Amino acid sequence: METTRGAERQRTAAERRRRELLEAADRVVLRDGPKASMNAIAAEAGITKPILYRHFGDKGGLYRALAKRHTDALLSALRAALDAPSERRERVEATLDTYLAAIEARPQVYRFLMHPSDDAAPAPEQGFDVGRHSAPLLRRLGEELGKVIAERVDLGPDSEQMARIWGHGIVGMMHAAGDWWLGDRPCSREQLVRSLADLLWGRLAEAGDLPGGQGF
Amino acid sequence: METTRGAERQRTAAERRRRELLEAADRVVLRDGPKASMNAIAAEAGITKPILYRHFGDKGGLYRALAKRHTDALLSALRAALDAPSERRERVEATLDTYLAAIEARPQVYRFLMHPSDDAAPAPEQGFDVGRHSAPLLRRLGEELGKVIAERVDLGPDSEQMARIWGHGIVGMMHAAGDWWLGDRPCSREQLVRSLADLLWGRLAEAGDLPGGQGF
DNA sequence: GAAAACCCGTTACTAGCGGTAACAACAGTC
DNA sequence: GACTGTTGTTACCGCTAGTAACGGGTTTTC
Repeated sequence: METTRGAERQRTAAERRRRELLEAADRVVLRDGPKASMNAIAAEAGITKPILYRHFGDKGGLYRALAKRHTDALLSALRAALDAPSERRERVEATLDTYLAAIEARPQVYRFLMHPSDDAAPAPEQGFDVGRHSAPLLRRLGEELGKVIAERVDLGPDSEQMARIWGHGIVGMMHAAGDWWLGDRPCSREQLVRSLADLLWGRLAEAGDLPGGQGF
Repeated sequence: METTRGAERQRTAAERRRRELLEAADRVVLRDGPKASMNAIAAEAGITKPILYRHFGDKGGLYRALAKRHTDALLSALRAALDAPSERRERVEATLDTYLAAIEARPQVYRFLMHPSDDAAPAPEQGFDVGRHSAPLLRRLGEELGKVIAERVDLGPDSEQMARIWGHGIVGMMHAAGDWWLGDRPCSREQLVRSLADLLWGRLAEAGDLPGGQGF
């Protein structure tokens, strides 16, 4: 066989293999949570560790590849909810509900995405690296939402900056509330969605003080 | 010496030792971040591992004790800002600013508090444990803020539930925005505080659509 | 067809982690 | 003096992430 076709075939074969490995890793993470070991993943895929390392470099690489798949999927679902042709409040509620439904349906995946143990922190020399520890998913969602807000909402001067801040803030609100809700299940999903939307809808500003308290 | 006084002295000695160990651990965590090893901590304290384990049980125990100290300190600072005698909006801004100033001043500590690796997950038998992975600090702050809101703000029926939801949501907003800000430093602290307060103050509800977009 | 190049896969290893067992030395109590 | 409890040690276990070195099978090249 001449060069080009052979190389082509090999490349597609490698890609298929890579997909298979990712699916095996997915199964293990779904079963063992975020502390799935490379050994376990290799065993699930029916092979041994060095192959994993040849394909993904290190554990961080595998986890990043895995996270990207799920993040992309979630993000596209959220975009759909965000683009629905209805009123703003309805779209906000739909987006919140989509996110919460996703983490409710596959909590192990969600947990893995949010808590990728410690990876890709290759010794910060000596200067403070300081931040950059939050889950990539959160950052991506925040940036994405910030863009959407900047595109669609009129926030006056400094709109760009404020839109980004709001994007990250709203995503954080959604995430923290969802995480707490997922653990304690203190109420129905509908109620959670409505309460959060109410918060975003300015009910904190409108609410009156309770008697006896000093206000808030 | 009779029994009681001897036991007393030993107890206080043990407590002092414990404090010393925690301070050593603090230094190491401050230097090495959240992945400080038990060996390193023991070395910093001038002793060896088994002593640490006798005092704190396991790594999770040490980390929990360490986290409690910092969490208590941060929480009391936040409570002070939350109890200041001024208008609600001012108090909200002061609280946000207190939190952001704290994480800005000691990012390594903050990082440790928010990202305690994986601890205290003692094999959840077989049922989904599902949640409970978020940092204890976030949970505590959320609960605390929820209580304050429930005490002071009139939210109509279902007030209790909604106050807790808002507590966790607002804390999550603060955390995510703060984390992103700490990494990228896209604006001043004042601006961040004002923007987040604006978000809580209902500006999302009030803002008009931008021309060309389909609203948000 | 033979040889060189290239993967896929293995076994066997390192270094470091959290955690523990077993033992040594010192204190105060009876 | 014997007993008990605490403080400390060394030496180990099982695990992890990651790597070096080697074998066999295909494909390309001469």
